[in-house]
Amino acid sequence: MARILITSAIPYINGIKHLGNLVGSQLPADLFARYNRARGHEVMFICATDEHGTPAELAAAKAGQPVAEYCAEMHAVQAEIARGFRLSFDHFGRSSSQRNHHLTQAFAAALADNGLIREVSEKMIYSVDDGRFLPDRYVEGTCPNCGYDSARGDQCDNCTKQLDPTDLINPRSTISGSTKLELRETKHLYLMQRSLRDKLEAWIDSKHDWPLLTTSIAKKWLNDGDGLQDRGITRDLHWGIPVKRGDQPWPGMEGKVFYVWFDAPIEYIAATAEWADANGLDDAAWQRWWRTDMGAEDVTYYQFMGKDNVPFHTLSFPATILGSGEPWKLVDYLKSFNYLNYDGGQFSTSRGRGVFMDQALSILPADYWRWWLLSHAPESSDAEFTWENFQGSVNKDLADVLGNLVSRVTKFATAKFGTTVPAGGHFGPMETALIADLGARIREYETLMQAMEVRKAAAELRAIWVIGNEYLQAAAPWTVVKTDPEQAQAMVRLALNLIRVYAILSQPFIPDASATMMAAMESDDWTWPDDLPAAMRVLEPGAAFAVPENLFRKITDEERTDWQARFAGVRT
RNA sequence: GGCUAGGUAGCUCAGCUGGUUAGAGCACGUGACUCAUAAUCACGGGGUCGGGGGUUCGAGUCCCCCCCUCGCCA
Repeated sequence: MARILITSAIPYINGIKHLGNLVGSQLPADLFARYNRARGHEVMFICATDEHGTPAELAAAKAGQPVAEYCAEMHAVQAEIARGFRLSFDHFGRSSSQRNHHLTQAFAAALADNGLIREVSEKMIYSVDDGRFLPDRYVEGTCPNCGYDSARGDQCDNCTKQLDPTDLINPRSTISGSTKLELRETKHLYLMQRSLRDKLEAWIDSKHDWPLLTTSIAKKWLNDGDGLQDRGITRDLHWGIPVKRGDQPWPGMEGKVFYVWFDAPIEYIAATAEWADANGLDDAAWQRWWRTDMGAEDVTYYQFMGKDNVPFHTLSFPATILGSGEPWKLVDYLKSFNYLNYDGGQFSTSRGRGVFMDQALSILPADYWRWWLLSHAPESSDAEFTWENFQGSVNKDLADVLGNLVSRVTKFATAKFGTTVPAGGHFGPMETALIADLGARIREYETLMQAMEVRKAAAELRAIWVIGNEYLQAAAPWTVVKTDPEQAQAMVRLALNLIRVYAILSQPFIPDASATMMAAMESDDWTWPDDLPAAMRVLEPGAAFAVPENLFRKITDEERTDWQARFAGVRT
């Protein structure tokens, strides 16, 4: 039994995520977590909300709420939706937790003790009316280059020229519109990543099995231009983790908070501590997942994320870990995803284009989305969601291939032999061949799942469903029953057992349907079929079973066109 | 402008270090079957692998140039 630590990139607190966000991190992480649990491994699956930073402050202000209250509410909303998608987090934490406060402050102290923090004085834009310093992109004005009147302080959207906020003509705050802006001197802490560059490179170089996408992004940041740059880890904001050196004040840093990208990945660790707290466990319970001096040396750590998150997970967070000099667990394998496009364009949170997680669940149950998203996961390149494809996949794969299989078997069995597993006959050559074929396919499925080849694993699972139909078609118990009812009973017995095994194999992808299948077989034996011939005899003659409702319904053409129109435009 | 990844059947995608007539699923056509959610199973048609050069006995698969998407960076 292995110990497996899995983290999904933590979604930002501001608003509900779309399906592209879901399939890029949380959903494949859940698939992997469920699979490893099913194989009997000890799994810790962690996610959280990323709650700090200016966007959260602004969203709260817009909602007319204190930011802490807003975050608490949105966390509850996201947690509920995650449950709706059956995301099986062991804990869904919050980066604003006290655990994260303390850990982040402790990391900063360790980095400072190791001489890896320096103070930098710089002039930044201060908005008098807003009573706050403004991040570059919250300053707008006229572009000195092209004259565009809504250029942002970091870049002009019209001519794409890189700007400094001080370059802008007639600058104003995008928060209030105020033009009472001035340059003020402020002091910030910088993490001296340059000093850690060689250590980081050696670590990256030791990862030979990582995808090219991952390592090439990391190498780029390490080597491009002047190489890896030191990074500011504090901000002049109110909402965030107060800058402290451990539990001591940090002179000159009063009223400042840590930068959101500094504290967010630390939340992976903090959320595990939150898990221990929530379950009444002591510190050792979470430390054995994260501290290699406290039991984590046999843990394998997998991270899941979209490609935009890769630099932070290959460089910034490891710099924090390595720089601390403490024995924290570093990631062993990093699975990154490309983007999911929506109907010929991009998903857009700001424009409300595409399907958002709450809307998806209001249309169809989780399994439908899980199946489509996972079987089309954007692994090797960006992928494309279209309603036609979604309808086709759901109707064919789920309703016709799997759902109908369960239906035809249970209904035929009930009609001919009643609602108990029939006892007659013995498994013959056809049944033996099916079991051999199925066994080989299960081994292949395991290989693909372990390798996190999500799409290929889905295709293999589908092929596993198909051989059930092939067998039935060839065996034709509805014909055999007329001349050799004993043999037909053996066929039905095999088919019923097949349903139970399919429930186990399918559970990582479609947990609800799997539960329905298992319940219909009136079993709760979820043991992975390492010994398939034995697994195909678990449902014994005389055992009761039921005919379940149809596992999946079909998406009609009317629904498809209706949804297509509904999600094309602006979210209301 | 630099960099990454792509551009393969109508659609969504596989094709590791170059090697028999380029694959899968869907869609389409024909047949079989009738237990089942007009389901299933079998067979079949369909691609000069973005364009142009080159290396090689042989290239979708390597090299060069160009075009087009997506993203990251500056």
